[in-house]
Amino acid sequence: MTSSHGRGPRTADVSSAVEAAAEALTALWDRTQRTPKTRVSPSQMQALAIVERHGQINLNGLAAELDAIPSSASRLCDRLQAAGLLTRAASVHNRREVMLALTRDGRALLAEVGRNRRQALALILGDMSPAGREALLTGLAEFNAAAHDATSWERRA
Amino acid sequence: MTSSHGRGPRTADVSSAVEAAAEALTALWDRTQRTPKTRVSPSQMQALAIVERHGQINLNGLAAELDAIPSSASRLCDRLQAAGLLTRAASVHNRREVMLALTRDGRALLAEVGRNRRQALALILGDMSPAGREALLTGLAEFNAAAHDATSWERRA
DNA sequence: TATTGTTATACTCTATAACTATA
DNA sequence: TATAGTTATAGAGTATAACAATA
Repeated sequence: MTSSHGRGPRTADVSSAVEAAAEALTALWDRTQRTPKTRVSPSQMQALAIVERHGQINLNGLAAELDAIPSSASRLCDRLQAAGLLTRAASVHNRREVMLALTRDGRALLAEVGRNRRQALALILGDMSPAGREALLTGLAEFNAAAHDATSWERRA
Repeated sequence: MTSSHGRGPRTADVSSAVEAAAEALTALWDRTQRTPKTRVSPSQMQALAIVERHGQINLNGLAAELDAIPSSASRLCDRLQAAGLLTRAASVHNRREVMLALTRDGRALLAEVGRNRRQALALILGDMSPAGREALLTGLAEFNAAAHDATSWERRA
């Protein structure tokens, strides 16, 4: 038992555990994102994921989500389009806007990466005890909520 | 209480929590790494961190740790050296080898980023309940151990 | 000859600035 | 004129291939 006389474990200990987890997760994400079939960069994968999440999104919207400027997003789309993973089409309502959509290959790629990621994660979680998984779920639920609050607080400032 | 009749929470639920945490951590890492003073890229920060961790390391060693090829590492070092964050010096024992070391500025930059990161993390952890922190520490300890095992298993394969 | 780095070249990512087309 | 994108240009990250220096 740690020193939990009312205030729980030392922040430094939890902090170290989170930093170690961050390192492991980064490695896992990188690894599972690198598919041998289609070679797409992390930026390209992120862009595809954003387009999938939004369904219909224009180029400026994508740039905002990427935290990049439109010209960078445009170049990314050039390559994704050339790779056959994404399409550009003028909006019917406003011919200035370019609506982005995934191709069948784009959707398949995202699905494959997601599958790899969940599999790799399941392998790790499967090596944990039921009590460990329970603790992880409980702890992460609170952590995610707190991280979300801290982030939205920063957005306001 | 979740459905823990002996086998703990559903893997999918834990998996989702881990994925959400990974997203939050990535955002936090990116944000705290971007210092307004010296503008260094994520790759450069990673290289500096590796050099600090190893104390004395040559260029091929750095490349291996970066999971990159020597020429890429050499180019990275060009820029870190130009920025005054790192020094190159021929090894006294083997004049082929180039030993890398951080400058005072390089060490200061790493320290600042680490400080920012721990502060941001402390803010989140401070918003959690003592029980939540306890659960997080317990869960992550097992998770990190399992992730470590899975990784070393892959290295063997 | 093998090892350690660097340089030449090329492609992606990103940004700034200038430009086109639409509203 | 304001907005949505694209293109020109440039610097950084990365890889392959060719090269130099040392062992």
